[in-house]
Amino acid sequence: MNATRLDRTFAALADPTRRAILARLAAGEAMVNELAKPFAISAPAITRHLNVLERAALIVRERDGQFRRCRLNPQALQAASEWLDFHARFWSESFDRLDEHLKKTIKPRKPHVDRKPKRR
Amino acid sequence: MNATRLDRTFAALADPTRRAILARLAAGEAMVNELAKPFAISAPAITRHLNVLERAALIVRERDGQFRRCRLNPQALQAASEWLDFHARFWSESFDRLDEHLKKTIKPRKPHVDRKPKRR
DNA sequence: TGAACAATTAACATATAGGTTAAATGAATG
DNA sequence: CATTCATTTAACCTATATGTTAATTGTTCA
Repeated sequence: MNATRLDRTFAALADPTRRAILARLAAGEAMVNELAKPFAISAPAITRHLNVLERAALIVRERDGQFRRCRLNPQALQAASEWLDFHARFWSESFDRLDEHLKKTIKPRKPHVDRKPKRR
Repeated sequence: MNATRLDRTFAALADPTRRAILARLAAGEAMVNELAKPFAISAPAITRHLNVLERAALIVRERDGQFRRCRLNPQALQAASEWLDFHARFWSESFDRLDEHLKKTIKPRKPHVDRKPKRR
């Protein structure tokens, strides 16, 4: 409960329909109408997906007469992109360290006997 | 249903507990035991989170005697990172194009009358 | 103004997520 | 070999996600 911005961003990106909608919007703004076209789901289902994207601040909607115009919020990917970039880099460094460590200490097979027995 | 790799990656990253586990693992491999420590949730709940991370290929688990050692799969962030990088870049270009377009055409207020009436 | 269209909300069904406690499994050890 | 510890599985609960159809809202225009 009480999801953060990053939570909502990643959750929004976890659905292929929503990623496809975003990909379409990257080519330019569009009406709900047109966004719905490629998908075999009902209009209310599309509205829900757009709500999710909007709550994640990934898109902005504005009324244009009878229609509703959707466009990307280009800043929204920032946080998620930074999280991933940082970790992608950090992880490989971490892996390199491990790799080096393994090369130095060839299978020490330390059996973790460093536990204190519990008195009772 | 039938989630793709990217679906699973983003879904796994959408939970703060799991991101914290990943952040811990970036500092080096750890036993389930230790991963669980910072969290006020039960051991089975941790196991479930680890299952999610493993299904998303973000971590690898291997038995080490009584324990189970967890470590990152550094390649796993690749796909998600690429998706985000690509779109983050593409989006801002898209935004620039829109911006330029708006500067050229100062509020045309085109009312979208290009619809064909449906005969019946 | 009323029919038609765009989009949303309401009400509902079902699946999945994420948590719990209790029981089971597998390894270490006195 | 019986006990303890680490971890998982089983069974269950509740909230949320994602879809549906029917009804509602707001806009256009003949």
